[in-house]
Amino acid sequence: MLAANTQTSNHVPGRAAAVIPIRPVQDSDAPRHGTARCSSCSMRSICMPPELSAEDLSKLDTIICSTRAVKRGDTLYRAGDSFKSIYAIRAGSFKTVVMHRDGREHVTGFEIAGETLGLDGVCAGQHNCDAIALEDSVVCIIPFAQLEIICREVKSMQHHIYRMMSGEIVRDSVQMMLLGTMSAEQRVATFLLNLSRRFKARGFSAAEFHLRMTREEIGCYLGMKLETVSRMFSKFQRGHLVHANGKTVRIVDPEGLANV
Amino acid sequence: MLAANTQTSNHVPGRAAAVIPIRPVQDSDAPRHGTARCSSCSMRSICMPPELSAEDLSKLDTIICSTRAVKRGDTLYRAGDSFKSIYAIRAGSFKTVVMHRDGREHVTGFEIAGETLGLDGVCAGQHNCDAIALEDSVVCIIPFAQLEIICREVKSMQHHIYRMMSGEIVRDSVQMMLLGTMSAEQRVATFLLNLSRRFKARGFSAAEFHLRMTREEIGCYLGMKLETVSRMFSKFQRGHLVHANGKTVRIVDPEGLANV
DNA sequence: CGAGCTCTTGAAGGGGTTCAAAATTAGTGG
DNA sequence: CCACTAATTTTGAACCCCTTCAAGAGCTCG
Repeated sequence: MLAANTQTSNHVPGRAAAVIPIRPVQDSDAPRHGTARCSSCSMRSICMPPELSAEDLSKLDTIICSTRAVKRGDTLYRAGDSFKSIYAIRAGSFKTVVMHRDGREHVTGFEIAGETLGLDGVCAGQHNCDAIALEDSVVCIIPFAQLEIICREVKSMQHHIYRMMSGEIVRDSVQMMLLGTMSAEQRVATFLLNLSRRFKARGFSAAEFHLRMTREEIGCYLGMKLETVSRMFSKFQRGHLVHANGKTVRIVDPEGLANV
Repeated sequence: MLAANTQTSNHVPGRAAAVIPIRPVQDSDAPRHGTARCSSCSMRSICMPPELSAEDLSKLDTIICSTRAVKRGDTLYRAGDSFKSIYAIRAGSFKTVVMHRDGREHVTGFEIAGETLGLDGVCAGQHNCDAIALEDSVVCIIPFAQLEIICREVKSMQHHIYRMMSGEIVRDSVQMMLLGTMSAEQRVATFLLNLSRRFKARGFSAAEFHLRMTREEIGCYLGMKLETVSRMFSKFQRGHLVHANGKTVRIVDPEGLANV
């Protein structure tokens, strides 16, 4: 058995046995892992502005000094947790889930390496959703109060944070359009092409990749039932647009997929 | 006849006659109207942080020095327009519309007095949606580059902008949940209660108000057809939850509406 | 290997759409 | 101020896409 929960001990002992999932205030941002260095990080070109000087980078290194490992299925943070940091995904992937008071869940996004998590928490000082690892993952912890200080000193960092947040707003509006106007077939096609594009931007294959989420999670993200997701995969397979074998997906005809 | 288009001349002459709606780069933020003053504005408590000093306010007054009137149906900005400013709605209301390449439209939001427009443009340096006035409206023009300078000097302003953007992200995730998981009936109920809450926060009646948008625009916002919106209004009327007479709405039973 | 998820596929049912037409409201010009 | 036209809203009826329910196959991980 793996040494679970040594690094991801944001679950208080005994929590799993509690009937009602209380959300205790946690000191979950204590360093859990080795040192992180933006100045030598391979993800920097993806998650930081390009025009930083060596001096700017060393400022960053003084605040982003720790990472945290999150095991598959564990939460990085939960809705209601007090907001202190944002997180850059160094390896792995996550889903973010909002829950309605009646228990209904909705997946608001899937995030992969090089993307950030937690900006929703700035508004109310507490997180608005659960962030759950889809596989064993590692994040860089970026204390937001200290980031704000750097942003007052380094203009390009300031602008970068504004752009990151604005980018999230733009992506959300695209997703609202998808949920509001597209057929199930178009939603799944758009989803696959979007993942493909993001993998490609990180140097992975745009054509073939491994889905880390279940059909149910995809459905919950796209506003449909898991059976419908499965039917659309099968339909694309019959139409020679996509070859899907369980969680391994190969996009055969991207043009065709974009035109469904 | 009113002196139309003297203040809202962001449409280049002859544009209406063009077959293809070209989007020219516009100098649309030249002052169009009298002077604005945050220091004496009645909306300040809604759109600015509360803890600003007199000195901070005078800094704001130096950059927010002009307003712009937008007539009903005219655009404040269009998707593709280069991004220079954000806008605080001083009076009136707007809808924001994103368009898919196939011509499909989706209304991403309705904004009323005290709310802001344009933050989606920071990301790519150009606006991502059209902002269209639902009635004759007035906005304060806030040049973003100058706002960034103030945010490096005034900590509370910096944090305020981060919170505004984060708030938009949170609202978007609520809307995605609505579009992804709720029935038509629940969507319309949620929409009415949301409007009610926002009117109340501005000192208007929470129970009775006037809708500035059509059933079609509501449907386009909520991911359903205008006929369905109309049927839900009728259903609420029969259930004595809402009294709707055209665009005048009176919420009779807010509790009941919240529990549909 | 085997228990429990996950995925696929079929068949029936329902919520929302589509099409159509009438009623009401808003806007315009005489 | 009223008549007239266009736009918006309401309501009905038929249809369809997606959901629901069910069962079996496949995969994964301890």
